[in-house]
Amino acid sequence: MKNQFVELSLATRDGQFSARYSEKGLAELDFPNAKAFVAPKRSRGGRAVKTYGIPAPIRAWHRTTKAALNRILAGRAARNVPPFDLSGGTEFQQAVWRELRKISSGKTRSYGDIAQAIGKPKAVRAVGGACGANPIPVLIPCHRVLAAHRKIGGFGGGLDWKRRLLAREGIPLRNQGGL
DNA sequence: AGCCAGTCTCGGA
DNA sequence: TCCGAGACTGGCT
Repeated sequence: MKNQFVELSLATRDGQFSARYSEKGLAELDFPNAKAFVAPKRSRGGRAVKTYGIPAPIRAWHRTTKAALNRILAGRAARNVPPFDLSGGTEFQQAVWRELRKISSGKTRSYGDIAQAIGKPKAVRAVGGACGANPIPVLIPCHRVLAAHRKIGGFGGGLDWKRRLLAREGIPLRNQGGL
């Protein structure tokens, strides 16, 4: 069965991320401390496999992923990204994720902007849901989506990560509570 | 600043 | 199939 995922770790200055690849490309990326490595998620019925005998294309994608991730963590734009396998998402979610990829480093959009861009101006709240379901955070820059008036909004990986990523890209935030 | 209704998607019962 | 819960917004108090 080709429904397997290759899971590889990614050491960065911010800890060990973990990436999962299908035969089509990078399918998921997890922040450090996600329990992924202890008990791999069986997403989409796929089966996590050990890192033995990894196909050459996946090794190449992984190198690309690593370089891209490290650049973004340093607040710079990624030069190249691996192919993404977003087939696990609904049409709506994929439309949102496609739109997120258009936000360049150092820029931000609001949930309302994204909703409008995909032709569903009133689906602002649903856009938030799709952002939260983003399987490849950082590379698909969900952290660059803010609520109206530059409020931080939320973040699946934890707000600290969102603030950190934004700060490194030089994006100012409006004060909110304990900041 | 806080509360509330409107709006749209998604996943579980 | 129905229903409740969201990483939202804009308006009102």
